[in-house]
Formats: sequence, C-alpha cells, structure tokens
Amino acid sequence: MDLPSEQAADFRRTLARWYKQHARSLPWRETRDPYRIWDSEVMLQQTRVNAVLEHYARFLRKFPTIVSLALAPEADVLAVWSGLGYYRRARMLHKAAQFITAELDGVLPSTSAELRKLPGIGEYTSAAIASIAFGESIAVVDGNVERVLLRLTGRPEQTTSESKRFVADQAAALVPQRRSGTNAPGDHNQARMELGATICMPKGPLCLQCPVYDFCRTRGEHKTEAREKMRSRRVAYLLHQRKRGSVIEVMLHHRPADASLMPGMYELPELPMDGVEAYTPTLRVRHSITNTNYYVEVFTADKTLLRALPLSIREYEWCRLGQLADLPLTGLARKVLRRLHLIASPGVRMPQPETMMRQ
DNA sequence: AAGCCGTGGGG
DNA sequence: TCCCCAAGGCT
Repeated sequence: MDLPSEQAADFRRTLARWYKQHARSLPWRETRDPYRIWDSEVMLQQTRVNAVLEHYARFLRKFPTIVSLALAPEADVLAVWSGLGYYRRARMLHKAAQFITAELDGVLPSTSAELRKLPGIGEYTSAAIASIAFGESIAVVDGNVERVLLRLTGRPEQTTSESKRFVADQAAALVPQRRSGTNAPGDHNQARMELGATICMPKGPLCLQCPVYDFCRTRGEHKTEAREKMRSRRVAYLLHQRKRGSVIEVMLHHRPADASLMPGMYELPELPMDGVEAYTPTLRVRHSITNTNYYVEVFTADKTLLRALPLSIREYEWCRLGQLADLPLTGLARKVLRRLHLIASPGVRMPQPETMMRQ
C-alpha cells in the first residue's frame, strides 16, 4: 500500500472511528490490569474468542493475581486450562508468573523487549501486551493483521520470510505514536485484529461493510491457500467405575510428564479397536484434534475389556467423581465425562472487571 | 526453520 | 455429517 503520510493518517482515523463504534465488548477490553491482558493474549493464541470467554472468567476467579498463579500447583493451572488446548501455554504462563514473583518483585515488565524474554511471550504477544496494557507504539502482527494487510496491498499470500518482513514493515508504518490521555497504539492494534476477525475474514469477507474499503486493492478478490484435508480415525475408551464406601471412583490414565502430547493430563483408558468389535458403545462422540476427526466410542468395562487394556490395572489411577472437575483432564476426557453426567458443566459467571488501573 | 502442539463451534 | 478453523511459540 505504501500510503503517503496523510493517507496513512486518514486510514488510522477511519479505522479508529469504526473500532470505537463496532468493537465487541470483551472482558479483557474492560480492564487495563496488565496481568489480565497478558492472560487473555496467551489464551487467545490460536484459539477462538468463544472458547476463551469461558476459561478466562474461571481462570481469573481462581488466579486473580500473578502471585496467586505463581503459588498454585501446576496441576491446578492445567485443570482450569482443560479444554482450551495447547497446554504448554498454561505451563509457560505459570512459569513466567513464578519468575516474575521471584525475580521481578511480582511486577509484569512494561516494555515489549522485556516481555519478550518471558516464556510463552513471543513476537506477537509481547507487542500486544506492551501496546494494549502500556500504550507502547509497536505494531502487532497476528494472522488477522497479516491477512488484512495482504488484502489491502494486493500482495499475494506467501509464507516466505520476505513476505513476513513486508507485512511487518507495513504494520509498523501504520502504528500511531503514543499520545497522552488515550491509548492510540493499543486501540489501533486491536482495531486491525477486530477488522480481520469480524469483517475481513479468511473466507467470505464482508467487504461492503468494511470501513477501509476505499483503501483496499483487492476488495475480496484475495485468495487464501487451501488446507490439508482432515483425516478420520476411530478410537475406543473404557469407562470403569467402582464404589469405595459412599464415594464413586472412575479409572483414569495419567499421561506421562514427558509425553509430547498433553503431558500430565488425565484421560480415560484407551482400548485397542480390535478388542471392542463385539461390543455396543455406551457413548459415541466426535472429537477433532489438529488434522484428525476422531470418532470416539466409550465402552463400559467388563472382564474381557479389562484384559484388553494396554497397561496393567495398577498403572491407572482411581479418581473420585467429586474431584474430577479439579483434575487436569484432556478435552476429550472432560467432554465424555460430562456427557455421562459424571462431572458437572461449570457454571459460567463473569468476574466483575477491576476498576480501571490507568497509570 | 518446518513441524508440532488442541479444541468446540459453526458452516 | 464432514470440514475448517483462530489474537503463536518453541525447538
């Protein structure tokens, strides 16, 4: 696009006006508590707003401050994260909170350069927190911004480092300077992402509603590359319960701490498919992970199925139904146990936003 | 630096 | 039902 400076200013004003009027009301936009903004940005990494909303409220109710997060056992942090995916984010967030508590007097750094050094905070997240929470004039580039800028400029979508640099340069050229009394950089960055999320979507962009239509080279003609096709796979899990006095327990598998996939999380014991052919499932659910659709069947235990388990019984753990909600369950385990009414769906209650903490 | 890490909702 | 995601970071 390479707008002349007055046109760049016009673009910024137009976008700002649109954002003020159309920004969705989201909990992390009601606060300037850097900790809350940090949490939201980590949760939003590769994750839809809808999925974040529920977890965000629960997370902040349970860990309202950096110190409270730092002091919590990792399993508790993972338990609240359960269902959000990319569990390493939760571990890194936890680690960063511990580092900040131990080394930085419990205060989140206020510049992108310092934030960038913390685990789980990369190029995008450091710029997002620095601009939104602290008003730093730095450009945020996420998937939305990249798509918006490529469409605006008419440059084809590419994964080359040259293309990345082009987008970064364009983004940097359009970021407003810091001004007192407002947060122009933070609002501008959020406005770009909001535009990408609600108007300039990957498929079927709503160009006729776009505030910067006049600045756009492509106006919806821009193509995005096709994805790899999803695969399908059938999997089977065992439901095995027992009674100890008045408490009911269910048998779970605790994934090893060094597993690459969902380490330390709890799931139902997996059964080999060839052991369940003669059985009718107690429950069927679909579950998609990355590029695979899983068609999941859950079978109630009997002696034959117990013998089909890949591990010896001792290697599984008996967990009380009452404590399931506090366990770091995999998303699938949580889904299955909820469908079977063995754990309650969480009541979603939003915490009151903190009083503005504008400096 | 390309590949890996998860998910529930919506079309 | 089947497919497509979405505000990245790390190794």
